[in-house]
Amino acid sequence: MVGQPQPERADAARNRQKIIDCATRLIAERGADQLSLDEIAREACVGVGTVYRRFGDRAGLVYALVDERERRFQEAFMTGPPPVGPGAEPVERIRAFLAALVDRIVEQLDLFMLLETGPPKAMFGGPYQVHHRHLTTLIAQVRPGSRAGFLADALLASATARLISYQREERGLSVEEIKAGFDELALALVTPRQAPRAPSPGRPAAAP
Amino acid sequence: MVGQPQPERADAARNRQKIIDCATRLIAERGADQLSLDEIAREACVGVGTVYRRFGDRAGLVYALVDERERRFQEAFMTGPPPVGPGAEPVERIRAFLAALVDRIVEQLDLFMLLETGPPKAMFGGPYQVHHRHLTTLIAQVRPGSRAGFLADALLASATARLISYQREERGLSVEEIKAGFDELALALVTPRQAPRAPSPGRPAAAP
DNA sequence: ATTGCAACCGGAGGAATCTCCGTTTAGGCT
DNA sequence: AGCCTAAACGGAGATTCCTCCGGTTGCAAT
Repeated sequence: MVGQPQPERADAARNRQKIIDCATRLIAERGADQLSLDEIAREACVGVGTVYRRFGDRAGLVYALVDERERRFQEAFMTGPPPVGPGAEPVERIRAFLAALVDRIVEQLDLFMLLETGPPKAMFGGPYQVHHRHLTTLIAQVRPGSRAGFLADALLASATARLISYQREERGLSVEEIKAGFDELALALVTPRQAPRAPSPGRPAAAP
Repeated sequence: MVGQPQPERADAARNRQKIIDCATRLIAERGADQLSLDEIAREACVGVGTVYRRFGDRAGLVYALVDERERRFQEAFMTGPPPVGPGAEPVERIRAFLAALVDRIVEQLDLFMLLETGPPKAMFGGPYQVHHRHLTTLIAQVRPGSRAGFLADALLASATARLISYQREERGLSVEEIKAGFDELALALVTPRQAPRAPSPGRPAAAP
């Protein structure tokens, strides 16, 4: 989201880092849901205006805190080793991707929660689109003719911090059970169907 | 969520209605994203405290604005006529339910968006649980032994105002296309597979 | 009618997000 | 070194959500 057409000025870069450091520390101390930009500014000895100029808004700052791992994650499934990277069968890659995504979300659950309650552009921003493109490509390889884009959205919709958190806390699911659920989901989407012979036939798979 | 162990006092009921009316009017005039509880209170000639005592928080008020239709919706799929009500085949009921849910969300898109950005208990509150129980039951009927609860969450996760709004605005999908996507999704989840886990004979292999 | 009290009312105020704008500074140019 | 301008700084303040609490009122029982 933030390319550098011109490099940042030295003081700007210094303040950016100071803000990120303070934010990381405060989150470690008090938890991400208590994150107050005013307090971060105070702690980092900069004005609030500086925080907002650097990161745009609350979601922008949160995104910055998540960005480094996101980059590593994207490298893993785009150019890394199988099963998540290229080289494995598409179905296996889908399943490995979803399992890794669940791990990633659980690891920074609070931060993702903040992102998801922010403005839509934070939730469906850069990372979402990369993940979506990736899944869409894989699904289309396995099931050409399906609505791969929609199915990819459906898989990603199940991998939100809010839902995962809810499933763990209120339904008592473990991370392993959630991953097993994703496995079943992915297999269902990706396995060729047989014509239903049950009482009332649905129509066969839709054509675009 | 709000049962009345004791009936409301007359002035309380009057104020509740006044607040709901003003909120409805202000939303119609200015849109739901501009909804300010302070302003509603001013417009309704009550103190802010009154608004919060009646509705708990912002999400509570929004929920009240959505509640009547929710009640009708629940009646439709629990005791109404097929295909959404009992009497039709489970698969057809699932598909009809999802189509109706999409319609319902689109109809009050802004309000659902507000609900989804509120605290988790607003999003996974009463209505969500009713929908989830309903879908879980139907899925379990068609596919006993599956993780019906997880699959129900997955279906509901795709039926959020944020995602639907995103699909319409950024991906250019029509409501009909979204419903068709849900059809495909539901059929995939509900159709028996060829083999649970073993590699199936006709699986296409494609990877550069 | 009167009374008593639980429920209700209103708005001041705390905390947070974000904007605006006058002031300061970094760093290239002469 | 000295200057000049675009960029960055900082904090006051507007807006919003929500809490708190002293004063008020409906209403049931006397």
